[in-house]
Amino acid sequence: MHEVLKSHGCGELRAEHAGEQVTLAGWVHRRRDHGGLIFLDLRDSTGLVQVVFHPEQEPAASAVAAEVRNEYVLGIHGEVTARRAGTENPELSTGAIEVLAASAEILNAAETPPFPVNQETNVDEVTRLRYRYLDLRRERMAGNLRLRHRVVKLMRDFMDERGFIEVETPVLNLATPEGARDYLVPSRVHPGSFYALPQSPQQWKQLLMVGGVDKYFQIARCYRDEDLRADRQPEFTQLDVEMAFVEEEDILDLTEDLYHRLAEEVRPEWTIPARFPRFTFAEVMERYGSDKPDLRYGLELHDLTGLVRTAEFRVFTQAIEAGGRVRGFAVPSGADVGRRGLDEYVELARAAGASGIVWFQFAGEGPLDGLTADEVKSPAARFFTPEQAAALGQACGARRGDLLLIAAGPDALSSKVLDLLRRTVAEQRGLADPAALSFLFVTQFPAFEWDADEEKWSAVHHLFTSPFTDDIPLLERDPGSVRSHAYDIVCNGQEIGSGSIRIHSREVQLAVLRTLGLTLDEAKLKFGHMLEAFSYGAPPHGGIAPGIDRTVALFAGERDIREVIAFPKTKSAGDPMTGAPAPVSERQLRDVHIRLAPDAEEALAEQRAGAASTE
RNA sequence: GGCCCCGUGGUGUAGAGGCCUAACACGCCACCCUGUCACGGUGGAGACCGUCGGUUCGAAUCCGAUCGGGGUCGCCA
Repeated sequence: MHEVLKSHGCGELRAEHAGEQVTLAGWVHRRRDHGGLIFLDLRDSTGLVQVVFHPEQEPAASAVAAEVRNEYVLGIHGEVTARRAGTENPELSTGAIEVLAASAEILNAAETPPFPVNQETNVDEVTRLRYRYLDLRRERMAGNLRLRHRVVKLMRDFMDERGFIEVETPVLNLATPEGARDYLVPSRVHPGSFYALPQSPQQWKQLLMVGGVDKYFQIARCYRDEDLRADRQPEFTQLDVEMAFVEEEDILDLTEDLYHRLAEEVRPEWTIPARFPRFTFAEVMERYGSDKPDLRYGLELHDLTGLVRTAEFRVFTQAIEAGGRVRGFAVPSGADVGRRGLDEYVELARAAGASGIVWFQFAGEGPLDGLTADEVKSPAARFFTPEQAAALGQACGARRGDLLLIAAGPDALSSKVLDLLRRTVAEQRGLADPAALSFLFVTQFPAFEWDADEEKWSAVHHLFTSPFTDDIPLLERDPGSVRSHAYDIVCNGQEIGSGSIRIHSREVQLAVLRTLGLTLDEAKLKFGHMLEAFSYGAPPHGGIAPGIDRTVALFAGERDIREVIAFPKTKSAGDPMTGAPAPVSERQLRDVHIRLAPDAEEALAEQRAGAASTE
């Protein structure tokens, strides 16, 4: 015999339901016992509703309510009534009504939860992860999961409307030599051989293009065995997109349309650029020192090399003689930063590898004209006349009352340092509007970068990325200056996704592989299937892969993608709830032809000893 | 892998060598309270301060190691 457990969602009830008999079920959010009269807030996925128990009218139900504790699972039956005048709760969507309980049944008792489920207090993240199922009941996570669902649904709908079809690709793959470290899966059937989990479905989607699926997408799980960050998990999800017969602009336009749609539907009250600005890699590096600049604030970088070339200041002149430049930016109203704050900036720069930074503070207010010596504060003040100092400030757009931060050295270093300072200053001063989505595209990434450790060229994006046609002759002579049709979508200082136009010619692909130091034989061994596929009529194609975790975090206003993932892992890639990863039995190892190395055995022995001593 | 930060009752914090046989709030337990909605009142239980070792007459407080967590750089085609 099956009774109906629910006729409505708790959060769905409104004044119009008054008079209806309803059956509700959910968790006890909070209980208020007035010594007879009991109020319960009952919670399910739809929200909260207040249930009232009158001991005189329904003694049996009231007895159940008296017994109940927070997080008990409770079913009730009763009548929806308008609240008596003056007791409505405008804070609650169901606050105009309440349910008079006629009967109640404890569907399941619950232990006192290890942290409050009914309030948004800060709880240690490990504890939250250990009891993630409880954390998911809380407002923040419940809301984030729903938002994530909406975003993913909108993505699917959007792609479908544009004629894309979703195709699944294998999770067990051939390991690839380039790129991130693979997660490996040993083969039982093929002793000594391994599958690799996909870092992305890159090769599959290109093969789909050759296969005539000219508009493909997939909500794809990707795996990379690298160190984690707030915006990096060992497994993450991408909206993987690829299309044939397109050029770079087509992909960028599509991506821009998608994000406009998402923002419109999910965060209509936030600001988003009507057109996403497009910068070349060289341009953003020059203006922001970063390939993923946060455009919600200014603090743009300026080249001061010409102004300081003749100064007596060795720190600058030596850097210039060594082929470097002097660059800096102005912090509006930064003259208020005290000695400690300035020292902190210098420390940051040192930690980033620079020998330091030079700062100038300008006293007063208004333009810098007629600056006097005692209005300039700087450790390098004696090397510059007030006029020279003012010129530096003006070059950065500074006024009196501002601070100037200047770094000297090779571009790579000064970019890194100034980017770090720019982000730090913006963070400290709250310059970024939390209700703004400052999207932009970065294009024309270099195709290759020199890997000093391996002493070889490596692909900046990946080795299927199409070089600029004009730059193909440079593949042999000067790989470092080859531009590629690779692009990123960036928002609020984060790389949201990247993509490229791919190589569809076997010859160009072979040339790129050569640049990367792969012989024809090696290339055939590792990418033979790709080269072969390209020889059967590969269409011109390209794609992009926006990160879904980062996208949802952005729309959720979360800075950590763990907050938008139901069951994320810790920084050490572990799961505090299940205990994964964990040792497996000898038998399981034997099945897959694996024997542990001495250091692994040692680590396990120590782990066991540690576990024993704490018991 | 480098550097930095954190680790005190169930939760969040206070405590910065003896005043701590550890304090506060929430939670929990009991009793009281019939219109609350972070209900209210009274009383109570609950941590030896992540772990190990050291300094000291004396350590939650200092030092070292270790474990766990986080941030950041490297790394992340």
